[in-house]
Amino acid sequence: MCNKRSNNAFPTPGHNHKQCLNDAIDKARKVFSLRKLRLTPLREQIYRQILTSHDAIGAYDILDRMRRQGREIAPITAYRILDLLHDMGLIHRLELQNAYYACYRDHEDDKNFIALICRGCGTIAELVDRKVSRVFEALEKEAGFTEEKRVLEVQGLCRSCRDSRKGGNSEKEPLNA
Amino acid sequence: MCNKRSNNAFPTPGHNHKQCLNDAIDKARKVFSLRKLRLTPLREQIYRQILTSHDAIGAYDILDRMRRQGREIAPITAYRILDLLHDMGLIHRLELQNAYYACYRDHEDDKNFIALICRGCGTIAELVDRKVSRVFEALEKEAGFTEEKRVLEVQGLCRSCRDSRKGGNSEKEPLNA
DNA sequence: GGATAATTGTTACATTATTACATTAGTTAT
DNA sequence: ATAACTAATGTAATAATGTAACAATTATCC
Repeated sequence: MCNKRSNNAFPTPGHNHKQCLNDAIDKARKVFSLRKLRLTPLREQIYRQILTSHDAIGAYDILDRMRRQGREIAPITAYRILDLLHDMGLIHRLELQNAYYACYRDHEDDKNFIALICRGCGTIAELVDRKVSRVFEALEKEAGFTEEKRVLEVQGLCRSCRDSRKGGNSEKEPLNA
Repeated sequence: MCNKRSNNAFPTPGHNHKQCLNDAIDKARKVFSLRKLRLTPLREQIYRQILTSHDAIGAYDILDRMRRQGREIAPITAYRILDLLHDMGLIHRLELQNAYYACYRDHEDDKNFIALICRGCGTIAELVDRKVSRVFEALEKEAGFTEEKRVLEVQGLCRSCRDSRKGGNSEKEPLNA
């Protein structure tokens, strides 16, 4: 997931985002430091797996990639680190896919985002809009509901996938597995 | 899930909703009929399991309940019927819980709802609001995104759980399992 | 009654996630 | 520097959720 694209937009498919990695790792180091925890080599390696994928990837995808890089870890180890990265706001989880992707925004205190998931290319875009937050707050207040966690996910086709394939699905299997 | 409560509200906890069952089954029979499919005894039994629970229940919960009622079925059988009921709009799926609950609204063509999930009592309330739909449509149009599926779920505490327990969790385990 | 589609069964397996406990590595205080 | 402490990872087993492939049965329609 790249932080060099404009806000609220899908990045150009296939673009090179190696340049974003160092920034993200630096930021992560700071966040860990603030919580007096360590960005260990293992944690960094897993975070990099997620950073270098535009798609969201699942816990067992991470195990596979680690193995290919010569390190075998147990599921629980991946989940522990994923939970930690998630708690720190460095990654987000897609409930629709049981998968994780890197959050490229600075959203310290803000969990008001919508995840747009393209089933064509797998890319995730996050939208942030105060109107959405306000409407949710108003509705919940009216219902007497105290919010603790919010999941806003939309699956569909991004512009380039729609244009290039008219809704077809030739390049890649569907993502709702 | 009971259809005798006012719209957009949590029902009184512990209320009796047996009275709603027949209406729901009648409606289901009509929906099946329209699609030239049958509401078989098995399908009806599973639908009743869901109708008679305010909580969302998982596929394997249904297997358990069926077994207690003397009928052993395989997971795939439950999933097939759940998918069918879901396609027909009779039940909804909570991605946050991998579980299903009965939809008590008449929402033929409308998938614009927000599920409020109380982690105290497990009750699900659905909110419907055109403002939300409009904002989503506008944002997606701007992003060039073609929506196919939308998940809007909020987990938290309903009024009575908040009032009676101040956020505590003594009566029941959390629902995010 | 035979063809056809709908429904359920059977078996096996794939995927996702957690529990419990042991071990190792880093940090702190003396 | 080492004992005591916390953070981090390992190990092993298993729970929970979901699907594939194909067979058998049941209803419907001509």
